[in-house]
Amino acid sequence: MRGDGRPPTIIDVAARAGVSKSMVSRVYSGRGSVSADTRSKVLTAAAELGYVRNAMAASMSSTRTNTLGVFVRDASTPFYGRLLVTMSERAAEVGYRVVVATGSGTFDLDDELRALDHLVEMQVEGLLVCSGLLSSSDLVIRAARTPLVVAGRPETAETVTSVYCDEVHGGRSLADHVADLGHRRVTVLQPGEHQSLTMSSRARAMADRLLELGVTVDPVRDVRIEDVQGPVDRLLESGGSTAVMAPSDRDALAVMAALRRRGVRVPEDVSVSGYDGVAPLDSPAIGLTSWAQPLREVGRRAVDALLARLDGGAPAAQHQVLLGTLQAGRTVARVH
Amino acid sequence: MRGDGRPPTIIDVAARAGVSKSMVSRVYSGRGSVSADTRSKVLTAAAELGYVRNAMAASMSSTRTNTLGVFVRDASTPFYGRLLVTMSERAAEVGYRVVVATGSGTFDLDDELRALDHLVEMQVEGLLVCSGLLSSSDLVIRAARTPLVVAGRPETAETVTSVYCDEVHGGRSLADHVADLGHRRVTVLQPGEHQSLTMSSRARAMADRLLELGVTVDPVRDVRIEDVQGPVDRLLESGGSTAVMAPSDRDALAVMAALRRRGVRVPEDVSVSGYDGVAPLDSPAIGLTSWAQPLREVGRRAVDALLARLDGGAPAAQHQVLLGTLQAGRTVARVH
DNA sequence: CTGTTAGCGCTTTCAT
DNA sequence: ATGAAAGCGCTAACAG
Repeated sequence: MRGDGRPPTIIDVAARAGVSKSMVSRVYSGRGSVSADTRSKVLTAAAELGYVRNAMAASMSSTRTNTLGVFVRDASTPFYGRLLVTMSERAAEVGYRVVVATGSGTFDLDDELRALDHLVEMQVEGLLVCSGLLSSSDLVIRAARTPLVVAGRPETAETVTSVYCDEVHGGRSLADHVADLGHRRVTVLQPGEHQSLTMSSRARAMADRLLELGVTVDPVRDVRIEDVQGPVDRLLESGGSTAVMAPSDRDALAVMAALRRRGVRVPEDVSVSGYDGVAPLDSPAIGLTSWAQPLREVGRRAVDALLARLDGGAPAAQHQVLLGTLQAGRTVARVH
Repeated sequence: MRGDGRPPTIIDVAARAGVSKSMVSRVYSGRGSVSADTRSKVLTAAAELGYVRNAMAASMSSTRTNTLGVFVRDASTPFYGRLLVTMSERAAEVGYRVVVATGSGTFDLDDELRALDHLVEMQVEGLLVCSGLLSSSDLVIRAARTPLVVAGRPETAETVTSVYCDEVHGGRSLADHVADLGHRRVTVLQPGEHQSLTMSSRARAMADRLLELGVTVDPVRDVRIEDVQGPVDRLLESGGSTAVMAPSDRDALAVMAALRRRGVRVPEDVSVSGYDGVAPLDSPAIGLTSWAQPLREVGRRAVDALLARLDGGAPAAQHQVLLGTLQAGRTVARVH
């Protein structure tokens, strides 16, 4: 500490070590050459003073921050949480720091954009965006300034690199599974695009595939997870569907809860399927029939794609599409 | 952009708007007064140039970053994810930015300390730490330099402020519930302190309380969630316990999965209880008997406690203990 | 309300 | 291998 109580700077360390501040800088940045003697004098002085490097000042003058910005829509959900952690790990492996911005269910579009801009203001060298809400055009604008990779959701804009799971393949495959087990009339929960781009497209794929297979579809549009009891009640009254396909595991659980409240057994009376296959809802104790997304792979690849743009000049934007796998559980049963 | 391709600065904006760079600074920082005319000239020039404020430079000269650092052990788990999001929301409400560092199951102690130090180097004004792993003494050292609040786990050090749930109360209450339902012999999964401070103390509280009530306890120490099948098998062979108390909901699910693999029904044959009560495992569709921690309250209060230390000088370190509530589900049944 | 002048703490040439 | 000096982009007094 200096007399004034503010934290010590390299100047203080230099004075105490009896060297110039340049030497202190070299010791901490690892650039240039420093004699063993000087190095140890600096380190001792720093330790005695309790010196901590000021990362902002450092990156200000070097104009490099060595930092990646990650934005996830809602880190409290297993899906985004997993993505966030995988990305952090990968970034750490390759020597980058990460600053994270996360919203929550309560964040609206403007809030998300503001959070994204904060990240840019913090001089992150690249941006990893995970949100089913942000529109493509909003991203294109920011991608022009900062290298940006979208992860976990389909992205069509040419200039934006992305890594995501094939929602159509997943939705169709899961629909195949349900149809294979003999269901001839199925309720499909279909969120709107404004709620989630990924969920709406996978749900549409489910419905489309079922129709192709000659299965009758009872679509329920724009349901919010809190209001799932109503549609479920109606389903039971009309009494047609033998299965409900939900656009996520969380929604599937909500449906199961609503069914149980009405005394309906799963899967004996009605089958239910989910989507995501992420811990902890993938537990065999629950046995949810679902579609597992390879989130770890998505996270890793997204980081790697971003680094490729950073290090190796500017490779053209690319779109990596990954496939998931069927998680056949106990909640979708064969119809007799 | 300037000729050299680097992003524009306030100087470029000032030149284009025909004012001094101070005016640009004032417009963006909101300090000092600016005429409507100047403001609009600046804003137009900035927009034309695609100017983005450099937050690092700004906080360098103001020596205020307006940023809080949050460290969570593993954001991919609902527990820490929820805490992280609540804190972010609260910080945003009160006008602070947040930079997050998260590890994962693979982070060891050194990794966590390094991540924590990164946050300090980034000049966060305060630190919110959520980890059952970091030792008290490691935190005390850092708390001397940066205001620090520990959230979500008991903290005894006098100099560190903390907000957490009463693990002993929770563990005992849950044990009461199990005993009330007639269980006279119970298996308790007890992780070691090195695995998690919170889980080990709540599990010990469960066991202690059961013993007080004259219930026979079969303790299983230091189990890792991956190896839960062994203890479960042994329990079934000895055939004594009518219930298993797990130290977390996730562990409870693992136990249920292991039981199911052996063809044992829950709760008809064996009862199982968890701990945490956090979404999505709190779904009525699962019906897990658990102890719900008021995580949102913990997160909010932790932020507020930190702000109190920041704004209002240096109030003495305080420890806020919150109580949870019993989540009576269907996985613990009455014994006849 | 506006411009001028110093820095914030660190990294870099460029000398030595 | 080391030091001196010139900024990085912005804010903060201080004068007008």
